[in-house]
Amino acid sequence: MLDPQLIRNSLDQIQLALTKRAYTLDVDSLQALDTRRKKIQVQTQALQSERNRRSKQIGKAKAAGEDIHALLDDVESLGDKLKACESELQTVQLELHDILSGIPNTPHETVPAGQTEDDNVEVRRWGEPVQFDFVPKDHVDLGEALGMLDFATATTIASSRFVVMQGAVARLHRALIQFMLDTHTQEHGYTEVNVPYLVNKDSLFGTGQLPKFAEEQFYIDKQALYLIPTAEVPVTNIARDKIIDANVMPLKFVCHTPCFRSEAGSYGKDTRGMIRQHQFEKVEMVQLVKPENSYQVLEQLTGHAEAILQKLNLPYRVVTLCGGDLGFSSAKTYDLEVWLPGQHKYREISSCSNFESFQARRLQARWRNPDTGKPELVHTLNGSGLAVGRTLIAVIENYQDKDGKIHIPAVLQRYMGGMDVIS
RNA sequence: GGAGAGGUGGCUGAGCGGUUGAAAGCACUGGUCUUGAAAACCAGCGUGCCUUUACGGGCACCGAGGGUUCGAAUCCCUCCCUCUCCGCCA
Repeated sequence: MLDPQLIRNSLDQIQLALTKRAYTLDVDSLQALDTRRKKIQVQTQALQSERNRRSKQIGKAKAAGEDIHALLDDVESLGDKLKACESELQTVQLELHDILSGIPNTPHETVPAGQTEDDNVEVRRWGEPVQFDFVPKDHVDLGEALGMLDFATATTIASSRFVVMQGAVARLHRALIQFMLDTHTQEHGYTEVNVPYLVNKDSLFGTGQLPKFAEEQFYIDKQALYLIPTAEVPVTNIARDKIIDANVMPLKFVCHTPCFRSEAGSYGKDTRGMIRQHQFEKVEMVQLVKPENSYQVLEQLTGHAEAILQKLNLPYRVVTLCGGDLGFSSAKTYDLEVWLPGQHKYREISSCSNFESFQARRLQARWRNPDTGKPELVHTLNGSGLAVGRTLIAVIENYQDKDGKIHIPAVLQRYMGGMDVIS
C-alpha cells in the first residue's frame, strides 16, 4: 500500500511514477472520493464530539441529583444524524481502502521503462555457457532415462505439473537445500527459520498477494487457510503488527519451504518438465531493514543469491526488471537467470526485490527510530536463494555428459555422501 | 472433540455503566544530587486519524465484529485466540 499522505498531497507524482508500469491511476475519482471522505469525517467527528459533551453533562447532572429529562430530550435528535454519518463514513473509508490496496507500488527511479520481459535490462553476466561436443539433453530426458524423474506417475497421484523424484536425484534435490541454507546462515549472516505452510488472509494481504491475486493461490475453504505461494509470506509476516528494536536490525531470515501455485492463466506455458510446477521448493531470504539502507541491502541480497550460483559454477545473468514486468508490491527487482543448455536459454532462478515500505504499511511492521523516538515503517526485501527445483534442473542440464550421467558439483558432494556422479 | 478460565498500554496488572486513554509497578527519556556511576527524588512517556501557519483542539482504539444505552474497557450476541483438565492423535 502506498502512503495515503502521498496520495493526498502528491497524487500527480504518483500517477507519473505508475505510468512506468503501465498502470493508469484514476486520479479524478480518487480525489473526489477522498474529498467526500474528508467532509463526512469532519462532520461525523463534530457530531461525536457533541454527543460526548452532552453525555458527560448528563453524567454530572445525575451525580449531582439534578433532573436530567431536559438534557435527554436535547440529545435525542443527535442520534439518527450521527448514525447516518457514521455508516456513510464507514462505507466511504472501505471503498477508499479497497482502491488503495489495489494500487501497485511505485517503481524506483532506477527502474527502466518498458512493457514486457523483453524490455528488462541486463546488468551483468557471470560464467560461460558450457560448449558440449554432443547435443545436450534437457532435464526431462536425462531424468527419465536415469529413472529418477517421473512426471507420469505424479500425474496419476495428483495432476499435471507435479513430479516424483527418486534415488540420487531426490537426494541431490535435498543436498541443494542443505547447501543453500548452510551458505546463507554461515557465510551471509541469516537466521534460519521454519514457518507455517498454511497462512491466513491477513498474511497474504500483508505481502500483497491479496486481494488482487487470489486466483494464484491454493485455498483450503474449510479452515480458511491458503497454501503459501512462497516463504516470503509467512516469513515477512513474522514482523506483522510489531515494533522492532533498532539494535536488532537488520532482521535477516532464510527459510526453506515448499511453494504452491495454481498457475492459473499459464496453461500453455512451460508444460514440459519441472520448470513450472504446482509445488516446488525454494530457499528464501527475507530482510527487514532501516529505510535508509534498503537499496544497499538489495545489492547485497542479490549478491547472496548469486553466490549460490557461483559456488555451483552455473552461468547466469542479472537483469533489472522493467516497470511493466515488476511485481505488484515491488519497487525494484533483479532477476537472476541461469543458463539451461536443454533450452539454450537463460531462465529465471531467483528474484530479488525491495518493497520499500509497501508491504510494511500493509503489515504495520515498524521499528522505533532512535532519532525521532517514533515507530516508523521498516523496509522489506526478499530474494530466492534459490528456487530449488530450477536449480536442480540447472545442475542436471549443465553437468550432464555424453552418456547421460550427471556429475555432481564439488560443493554438493559432501551432502551426497561423497558421490561425484549420478548414473 | 468435551469441561472450565481468560484476552486491558513496551511488560506486569487494576478497573466491571458516567468527569477513565485508562490506577499502580517495571521499563524508557529528561532533570536534581554525585568527581563519575548507582540509589533517591522531580517531571515526562501509547497508536492512528481529522483540524490548525503555529500554539492548540477534536475523533477513534482496552482480542475482532455487531447490539443495548444519552453515555460501554465495563452489559448482551457472534467469531478468533491463549491457558488448564479430559479424550484422540503424529
